[in-house]
Amino acid sequence: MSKERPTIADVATRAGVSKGAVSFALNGRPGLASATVDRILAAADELGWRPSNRARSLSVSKAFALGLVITRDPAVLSSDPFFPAFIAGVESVLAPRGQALVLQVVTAGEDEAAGYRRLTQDGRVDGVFLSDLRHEDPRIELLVELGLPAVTLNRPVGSSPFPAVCLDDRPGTVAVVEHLLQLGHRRIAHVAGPPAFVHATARSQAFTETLAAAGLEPIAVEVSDFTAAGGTEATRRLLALPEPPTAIVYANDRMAIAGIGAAHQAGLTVPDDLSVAGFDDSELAEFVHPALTTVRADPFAFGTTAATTLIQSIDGDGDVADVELPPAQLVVRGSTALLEE
Amino acid sequence: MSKERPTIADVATRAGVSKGAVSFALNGRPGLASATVDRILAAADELGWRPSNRARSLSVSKAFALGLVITRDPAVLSSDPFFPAFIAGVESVLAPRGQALVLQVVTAGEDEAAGYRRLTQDGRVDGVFLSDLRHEDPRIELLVELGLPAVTLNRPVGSSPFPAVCLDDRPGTVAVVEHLLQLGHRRIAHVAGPPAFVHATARSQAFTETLAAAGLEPIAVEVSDFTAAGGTEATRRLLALPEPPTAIVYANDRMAIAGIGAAHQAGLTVPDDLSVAGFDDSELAEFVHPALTTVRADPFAFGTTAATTLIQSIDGDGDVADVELPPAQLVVRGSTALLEE
DNA sequence: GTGAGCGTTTAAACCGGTTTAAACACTCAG
DNA sequence: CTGAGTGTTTAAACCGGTTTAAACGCTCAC
Repeated sequence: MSKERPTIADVATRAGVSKGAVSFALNGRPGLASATVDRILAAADELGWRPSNRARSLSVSKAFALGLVITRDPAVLSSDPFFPAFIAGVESVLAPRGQALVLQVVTAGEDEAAGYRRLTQDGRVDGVFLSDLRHEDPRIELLVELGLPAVTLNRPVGSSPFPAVCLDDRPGTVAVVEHLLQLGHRRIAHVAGPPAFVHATARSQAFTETLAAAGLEPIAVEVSDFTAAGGTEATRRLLALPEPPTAIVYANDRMAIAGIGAAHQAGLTVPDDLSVAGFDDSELAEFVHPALTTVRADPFAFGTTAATTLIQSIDGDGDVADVELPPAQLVVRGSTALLEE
Repeated sequence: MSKERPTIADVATRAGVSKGAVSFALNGRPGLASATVDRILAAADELGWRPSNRARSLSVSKAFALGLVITRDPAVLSSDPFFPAFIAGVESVLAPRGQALVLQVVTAGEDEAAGYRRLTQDGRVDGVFLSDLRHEDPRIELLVELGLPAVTLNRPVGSSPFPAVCLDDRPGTVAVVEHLLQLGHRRIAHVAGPPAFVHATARSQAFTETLAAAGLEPIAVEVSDFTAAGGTEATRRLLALPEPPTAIVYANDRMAIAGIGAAHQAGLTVPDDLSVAGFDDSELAEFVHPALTTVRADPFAFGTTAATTLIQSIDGDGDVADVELPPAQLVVRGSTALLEE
């Protein structure tokens, strides 16, 4: 059988050198005559040899893989537009470098720390992405304890030893609110995400502050959970207010689309009776009726940046600087309109 | 530092036996006195020893991981409700077994075979899930050539050496069509997915056959691509027909939701002027307006079943039987209504 | 002619498990 | 008392790389 994969010993024999020499040649270590290096590389090429990841993993104690732990329940995760694009971005960096992405889904309510512990103890990954960052996120301390390198997606509130890749959600939210103000709206409500999340509070804060800058106060802020069901509930409560809002800013598209549905069900027309804005610019945003005014970020770029940053932080010697991504942009569509008096 | 992880040698020393004995005890191999086994396990426990995945990987030539290659472009992938839930299902099986899931995203248009080659040559996985199965799927031959075990999601048309985990899409589609017929619809159109995919053609065929059984022919079948943009386009074409349909059956929810949007934009009311049905029961289906009549499958169960089947096929000696999952169920909501004459 | 110095190469240990063949201890039959 | 047989244990090879310390061959100065 020529089915057997060649090993470093085969290459060594063929090139007439020792295993060590082959290893040196492959890794570009100095100390080998360049003629020898050429001979070794040629031999490796002829045999079609590629070093075994497993053997390398064992001897250098690296996994050559990064990990992503997603802590959500499947239903919620199911239609999140962020992760697939983020993952695609990560992959686009890892693939050419021969690294892999290990995914771990922890069902909400289970022990999330166990997920990271397992990933570490099994030696599956050299570092992880910390997504859905929370205030006082306990995972930061956990990872320090585990000695696992990480990159945080968005900047944690406390101090953190890990580099952060940030995409400021505030300019987008500010733009949404200013857009609504320009359209004449004054009674504006907000449907927020769970306040535990950094990105959720960033959006709510920007919302409130922008209104305040215009001398206004929010009609109401409903705290919800980023799900369609939650968006529906929150919208119903808002529309049942004695003085209902003329515009609602949602912290994501799913809640916003569900909100449009709830408004229609309540007999209102969007945008004539109620303006609605979302956040994410998910695929459906453009194609629902009316098309959703929203804020567009670039999760793919988020993925590529986070991956390169994490790799730097693992390989590099010194500290890696935080990276600030270009902020999300307002996308105006049909779901927001001039306030009709 | 007690920071160092204990190795099998530490356990052996502590239990007063050889490395080999510890290995035997751990793997439940016969030939060791039960008293010795107890002593060894106790020592392992006291030291908190867990065998190194990397070392095991190297010596037994297994990765203890399964792979999923997703071949879609990020935008399309972005709001697919199937994968996240499927992956969660897979994880729920892998995690307790100490296995991991390696993800690989191949951007559409790139060399998809390279993705599988890389996963194999790097020895990252012991088997893969073959999703989005196509007719005459070239990946089957590729995997045979690579010698990589696999499980196909849905049954391939040609013969395949791999076990298949199937979820019959036809009963659900049949139920949708019969539902529409009962409501009095006779001019029914279909927006199909790309005919290259097995699940897309299964749905179209069931659609056509059910109509035929009622002595009818489809008004039109638009071939689309499962995206919201595609759904919008197809819907516009259908509504522009000289005799437009009174009901449209879409091959997935995204196209259906986009279709509702397109209908509204064309001045039609759903379901009064047009009934619409989807497929998937994605999260938003229940919360758009009108709520979408659709077909509900169980992608989480799909994941658990596929994972157990693949593991069996890898570990097991004999051939593994195909598994048939319970078919998807019709969910009737507000987007379909009695035909008003 | 000897040895210091340098560039090149190698043998061998190592990573942490698994596995095989041999050694060991013990009982029991001949 | 010997030797076969059984059950238990171990030493050592192995997986396929990396890494370290030592050896080698050579030039050159003293």
